[in-house]
Amino acid sequence: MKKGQETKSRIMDIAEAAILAKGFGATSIEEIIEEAGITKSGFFYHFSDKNALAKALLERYISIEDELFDGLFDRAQELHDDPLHGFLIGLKLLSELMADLPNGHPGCLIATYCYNERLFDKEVRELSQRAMLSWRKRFRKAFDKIAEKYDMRDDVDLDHLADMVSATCEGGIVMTKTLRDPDVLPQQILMLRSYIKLLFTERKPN
Amino acid sequence: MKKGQETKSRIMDIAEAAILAKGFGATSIEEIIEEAGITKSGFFYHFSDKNALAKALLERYISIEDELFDGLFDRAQELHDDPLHGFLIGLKLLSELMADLPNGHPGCLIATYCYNERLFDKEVRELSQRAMLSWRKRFRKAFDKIAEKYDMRDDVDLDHLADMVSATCEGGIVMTKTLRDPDVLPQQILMLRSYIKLLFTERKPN
DNA sequence: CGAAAACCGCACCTGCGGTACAGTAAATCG
DNA sequence: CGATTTACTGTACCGCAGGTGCGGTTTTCG
Repeated sequence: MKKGQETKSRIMDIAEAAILAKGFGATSIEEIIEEAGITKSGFFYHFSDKNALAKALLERYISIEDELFDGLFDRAQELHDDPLHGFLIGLKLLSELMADLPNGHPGCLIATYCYNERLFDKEVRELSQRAMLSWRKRFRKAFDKIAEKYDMRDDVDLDHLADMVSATCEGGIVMTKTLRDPDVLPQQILMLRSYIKLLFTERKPN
Repeated sequence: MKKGQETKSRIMDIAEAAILAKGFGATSIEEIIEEAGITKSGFFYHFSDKNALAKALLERYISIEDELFDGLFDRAQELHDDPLHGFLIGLKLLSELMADLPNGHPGCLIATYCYNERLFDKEVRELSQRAMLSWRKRFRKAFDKIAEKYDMRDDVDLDHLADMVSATCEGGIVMTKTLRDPDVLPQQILMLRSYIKLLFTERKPN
């Protein structure tokens, strides 16, 4: 009852690394099973087809990412009472985390799937969509708290600002991968931080 | 000497649309030739293999994108003498252009290739890299001009700021495609615009 | 010990990328 | 106009990957 899950997650580890490194289409089942030391039958015992593997990977990826964001920004808020400064610390921590990845961020599974759309079924696409919307909601909540206390120098929609966090990460990852420069993603996160720092300003007494 | 080029570019049109819609791996040569009304032999007469098609598509994509940026920001600068306000107008125009795309931005070929890495050879990857670097250079030049005249509220690296333009577009495209919401990309471009507006401020006399 | 769970082995089918090569229609140029 | 490229068509074939089917075997756990 346990060895099965172990093998399954080993397959998923190998598959995720391969898919992020060279794309979904370029990752063959054969090379996965070879590295995992199992047979084709063994693979299809765990996953009905390649799409099922993709879905399992995405679900795991999203939950790990959620936990990461939760932990990071929760810890940041503990370091500073103020919602704005807490969030800024969170972004700093995020940037440092990304900078510590030895070969740069390996890639975002959601973006991988987004650029391989029709290889997947409706379920996988809706999963991606829901994850993006949940991130919007998450950061929107943080910005709502900040906006309660601070004035804004520019009248921007807080949903768009929340999306900017995801967009910055996604854009930074694409650039980091394309340029083969691990620094770009952390830099871009700090640029976002700079914007948020400038955008919110002490409330003026009226 | 002309009909050949015509067929070739028709193949490329069909291929580009298909690749952006469903990824490179999911786009078969067979469906391309079917839609183009030619045979497999005809396809391989124009392109030695799938990688050659990818390379040709990328080259065309980059040059079109370059022309687009050139035209757009040149025109914007004509509308306003000031480098900052000219650039802000350029971003506004870019946002409007993206908003006018009926089904949202179809996707960036460079990002597509970045998430399908090993499907392509070194040449294609270097082409992507050079394009990204040229965009950095392009926007860096614009920001240099702005920085000559304006103070900055936050001391950020102008290369990172230049990269932010590309990153915003890439991130916005990923989000627009994932959420199936054409508005996200133009919104994110306007967020970038808001940042640049806040970042640069009238030079104080010393 | 016995029954699931977790595989292995093998055969086989399909579709796709790609090759090879001979033949042909159409455009172009002297 | 005639000859030569250019731009294809048609056919046959190869190898690989995804995927199916199913019978057999080992491992694990209650």
